[in-house]
Amino acid sequence: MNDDARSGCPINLALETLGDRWSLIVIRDIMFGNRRHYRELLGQSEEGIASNILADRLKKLVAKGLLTRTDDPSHKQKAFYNLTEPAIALVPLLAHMGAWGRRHLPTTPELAIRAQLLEEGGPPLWEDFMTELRHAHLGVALPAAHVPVLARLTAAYEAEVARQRPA
Amino acid sequence: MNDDARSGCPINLALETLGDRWSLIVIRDIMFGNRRHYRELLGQSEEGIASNILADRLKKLVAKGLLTRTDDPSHKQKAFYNLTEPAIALVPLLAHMGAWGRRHLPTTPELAIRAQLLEEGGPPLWEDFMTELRHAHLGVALPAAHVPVLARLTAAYEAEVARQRPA
DNA sequence: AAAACTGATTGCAAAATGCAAGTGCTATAA
DNA sequence: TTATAGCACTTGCATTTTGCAATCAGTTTT
Repeated sequence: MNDDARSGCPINLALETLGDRWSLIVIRDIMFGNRRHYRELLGQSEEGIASNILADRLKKLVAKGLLTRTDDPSHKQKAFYNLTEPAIALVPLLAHMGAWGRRHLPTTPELAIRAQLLEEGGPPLWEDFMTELRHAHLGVALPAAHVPVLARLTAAYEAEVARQRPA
Repeated sequence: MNDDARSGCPINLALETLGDRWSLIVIRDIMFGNRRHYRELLGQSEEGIASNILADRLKKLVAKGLLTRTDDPSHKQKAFYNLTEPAIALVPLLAHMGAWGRRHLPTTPELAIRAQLLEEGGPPLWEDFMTELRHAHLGVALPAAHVPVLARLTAAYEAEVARQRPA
């Protein structure tokens, strides 16, 4: 336990790292939206995150070991963000948070469909998703029999969006 | 979805309710520490929560339907707080958060033992715990075969405290 | 009567948030 | 070549939140 922490309780320590309005939103967007650049995260933010908050959170998440930042070869200033293993290990937490939100809060269907699929899939699906994230973000090899998770989540989202929109 | 929300995503909505430094700490203390009065929550807070923050969060959690507040017959001013079903349904989320904190952050053993037991017990233990919380906070009857969960968590905590303290 | 308890509230400074404009470098389009 | 767009921030400012510690006024206990 480091000296700045208010206690060594795991929940408290997790909240000292992630207990704010925006950090898990940033992780969500990288994880589920595959947004890897600052402009993508800023411009495509469903919640309209402020530029200074996004910059601040990205910096903090890198400092705390939840993200890594690398240069993108396509532009001298462009930064590329990857999730680390601790961030990937947040999948079950985010799945539970999504399930809880779906049940107890007034969600919209197109934004809730991914949470529904994760809840229905349960821990085996979360493990598959984490395996896929390790591949995409850490360069770990995928098993031969891997069934894509993120593509399935995204397809369900897009189908729901099309469903909500009259032709 | 109500008009103040930044989006209808379940994760976002959960974070609009609970995405701050202190709300889940308050719920944790009521849930695991069985602290049901303001002074208990304030005086026994491992993290030293500030009085105005505690008062503010209790009020907000009541307003959002996660806590109920009733008068305590022993003192005209004394308030008694109970978890609601949505708060009890946060057990898996808190269990995951604790497990994540134990694995990725520098926790102290006596404060991490409960998280360890919850992780080892998995969903069956969480269900038992939620059943017990429904009894304690909502007055729902306990099954005859119920094995106490909170008492076991507390005993493990106290054993760990005694273990860390030389005689 | 004095002290302790009750759930707050208050005064203040520091920190964080949110909006929108601005910065200086890099890449692309005209 | 010049103008425009893209890049990840940064900045100025007002508002809100946090955190510390003292205070409040009613209630109960000593």
